[in-house]
Amino acid sequence: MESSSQRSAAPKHGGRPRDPQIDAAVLEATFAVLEETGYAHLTLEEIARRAETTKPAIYRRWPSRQHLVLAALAARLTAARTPNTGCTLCDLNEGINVFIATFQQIRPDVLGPLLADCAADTTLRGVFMATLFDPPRAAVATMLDRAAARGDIRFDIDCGLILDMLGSLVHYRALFGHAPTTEAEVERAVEALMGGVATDYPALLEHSLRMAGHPEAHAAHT
Amino acid sequence: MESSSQRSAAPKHGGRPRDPQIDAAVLEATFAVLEETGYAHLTLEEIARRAETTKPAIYRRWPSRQHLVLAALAARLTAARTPNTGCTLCDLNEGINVFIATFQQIRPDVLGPLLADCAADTTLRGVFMATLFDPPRAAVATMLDRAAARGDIRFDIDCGLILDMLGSLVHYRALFGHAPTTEAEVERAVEALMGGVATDYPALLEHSLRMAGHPEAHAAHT
Amino acid sequence: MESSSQRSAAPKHGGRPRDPQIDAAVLEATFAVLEETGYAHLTLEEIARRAETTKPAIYRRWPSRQHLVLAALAARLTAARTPNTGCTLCDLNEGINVFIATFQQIRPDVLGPLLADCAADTTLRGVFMATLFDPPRAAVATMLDRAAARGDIRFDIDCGLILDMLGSLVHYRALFGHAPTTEAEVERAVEALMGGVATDYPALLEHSLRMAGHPEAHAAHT
Amino acid sequence: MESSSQRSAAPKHGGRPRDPQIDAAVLEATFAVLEETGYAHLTLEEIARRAETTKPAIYRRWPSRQHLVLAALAARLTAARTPNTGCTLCDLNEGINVFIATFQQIRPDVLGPLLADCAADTTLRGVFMATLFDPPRAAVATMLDRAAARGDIRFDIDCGLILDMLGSLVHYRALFGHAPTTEAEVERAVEALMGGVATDYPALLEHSLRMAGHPEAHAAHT
DNA sequence: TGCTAAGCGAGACGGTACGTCCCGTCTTAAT
DNA sequence: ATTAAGACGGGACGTACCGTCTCGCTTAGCA
Repeated sequence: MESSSQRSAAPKHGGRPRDPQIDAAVLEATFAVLEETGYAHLTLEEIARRAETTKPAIYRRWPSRQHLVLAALAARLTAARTPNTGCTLCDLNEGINVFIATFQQIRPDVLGPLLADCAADTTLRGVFMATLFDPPRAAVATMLDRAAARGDIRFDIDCGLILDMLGSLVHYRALFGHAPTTEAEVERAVEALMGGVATDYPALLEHSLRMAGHPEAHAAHT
Repeated sequence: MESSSQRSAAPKHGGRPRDPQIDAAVLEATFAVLEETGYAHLTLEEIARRAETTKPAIYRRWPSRQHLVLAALAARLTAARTPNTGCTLCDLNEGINVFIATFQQIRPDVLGPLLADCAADTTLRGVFMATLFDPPRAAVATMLDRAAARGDIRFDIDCGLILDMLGSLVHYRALFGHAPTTEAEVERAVEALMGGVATDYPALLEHSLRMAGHPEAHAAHT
Repeated sequence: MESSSQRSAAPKHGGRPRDPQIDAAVLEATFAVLEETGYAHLTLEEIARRAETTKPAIYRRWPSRQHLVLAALAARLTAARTPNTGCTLCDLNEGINVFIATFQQIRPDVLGPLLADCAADTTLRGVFMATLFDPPRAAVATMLDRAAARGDIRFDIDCGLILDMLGSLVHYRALFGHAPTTEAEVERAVEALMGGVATDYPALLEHSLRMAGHPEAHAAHT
Repeated sequence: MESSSQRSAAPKHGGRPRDPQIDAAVLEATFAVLEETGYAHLTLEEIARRAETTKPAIYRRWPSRQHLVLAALAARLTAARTPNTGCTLCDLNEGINVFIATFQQIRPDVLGPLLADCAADTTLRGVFMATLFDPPRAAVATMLDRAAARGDIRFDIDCGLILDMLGSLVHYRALFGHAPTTEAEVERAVEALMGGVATDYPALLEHSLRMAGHPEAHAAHT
């Protein structure tokens, strides 16, 4: 939520206020170092050097390197949008592409170790989930729920599983970094899945093709 | 392939042979430390101490900590089997369960950083792929190819994408460690996917149910 | 001058103060290891182990093993006294015995390598000279100057050469470690030298013998 | 005596003969490395590299690095001469100059550590004494004995002490490396000492001055 | 308005683990 | 039998970086 910090306890009596320029400089430096040297060789001393500040100033703001990295990533991520055009296939395709775009902003060798560090730190894990994991996932979940409400998905299907199968594909590519998942592949993946779980896949497909002729409809979001 | 080392060039004049007990002791110690303290706090000095040897002896065998970890994991993994019962659904279900079992032998906070480190080291990536990634994936790929040859999968479907969608689900669970993927979930995932890509899914399902009455058939592998 | 360190420039902003217990513990451990295993097998790791600290803490205080050894020796050496009884021969004899005593506190196999290392490090050499070499030498030089001022030494004699001839004898024994130079030998060496350079050696000798009856006079120092 | 090795046990049965070129190449390489990098940073691997051979080949010939260094030094030292002109002062002056020349061929930072290592290795010490220490010292001792036999030195004087006082001066300069001891300084040192121990120093001096007019006499040696 | 104390930038600290150099020894193949 | 050659097991090195502590200055709110 907040741009910088985990601290919440209200200071009783004033004291010197925190310099907000340092927050910004540190986040920027962190992102720059991440881009250049990756997560493994990330050094707080280097970050402090670039941000022209000191390690304690950083530790005062974020409880660990992991939290700092997470904050630096979050500060750069574009907010996930939730397309809502009424066309299930269109929404899913675009939604997943946005999902993918989110994670393509992060170097693949950053996500892995960060994720691993979450296993040892419950707090960090919570922040990670709330910051990086849930938002794009929630967007897709919303779209699936809408599709189910519309009756486009069979009643006996567990939407959570579908969600995971789509989400996992994204993470898979982000983590293994094989190659950027193309829009065409996303389309085929959605097709394959929906072919198995839709109540009437041919109808969805036809609807989607009709929509393609009216691209202005794609601007609708929620 | 080999249990210990990267060396392959034929030495001209021999020299003192490597003590194989050290190879074994180091791999064992590495695995033990991984289990106890995880990847992040893995220390070569601790491994050397446990294996009752020294750091140079380790560096002589593996070019980096990552290679060592990979070797230690590989030494413990059970070989992937490729079920071949003629029943597409049965094979896929069992194949994916074996796939999952493979990665459940590895702590989730080990796979992530290891994977991330692969991004920066092409050689390591090659070893990782050849050791951990490809074998179980190849098993599933084989099963999909057989199904396609049998005509169970539509001709216009890219088996590679199906493979990735199944594989990604496994990795997703292994990496994020949400929860162990149950056999029932695997079954539903296969059902959802095959429902979209099979030429005649109901027939496959019926076949599979008939097979369930003859469990001895499941022993057939390739 | 200072017991521990080379730092002199006034720090702008302080920082955490150095733990003086570590200084003491390291010096003590260094001296102990020197006594037990000699200079050649002196190990910073062993010193750190004994002092219950770490190598970086040592390197922060002394720029090299040599400086550390020098500091450890200096911390144990008794200050050189400068006898001043008015009796040239008595003073010289006692002065040189003190000189010798200084270097007998140091293992012969420590001085040699330390000295040798000075050749490659100007700073170290300066510290060595100021710490071990000059003080006892200055004491003898003072005595020779007094003798010359009294007219006990011929005007055409270079006191520096006499000083070196006496000093060299001491170092010679200290370095080669033949045998401890006895007081009788010192006396004969002084006799031989002064016989050649004194204006009136027999008078000096007679004076010295008269003094021998009044040992309380020997307490006079400067 | 022998150019290469300490080994004495005669090989019972033939076997492959030792390559004498390696002996020479190693000694030469050792001397070169000594000159360039000093004793402290002397590395057997570097020597082996330069001599285009291997470490075991070196260890087969010399039992330790110290022995090797000693052999390398000995191979380069010029033999000490013993002047015998009948002129005590002349002989001493020249003898000591030769003494000095011997040690000026050795870097000051080589002698010290080598000497120190002798303390821990009796065999090495013996070789050191027999190779470097005794020969020039014996030359001066011979000259002093001749002088005593001639009656030039007082009967109550311990020639050993005089010898040590002259020798120590040389070592002192060689080890501390203040400055090269000049011939003039040697002359004054001899003058100071002999002034105290000669039976009739003025006569010796006069004799020496007369000899100076007949330089050809200086060619006489024993 | 002045005092006081919390919070700040800054820098050095004690300490862990690193990756490497070099040691002295052992094994193999050739002579 | 003994060599030349090369790799080995291992000890210690000097360094990078960690996370923490102490300092002196700054600033807000209470008196």
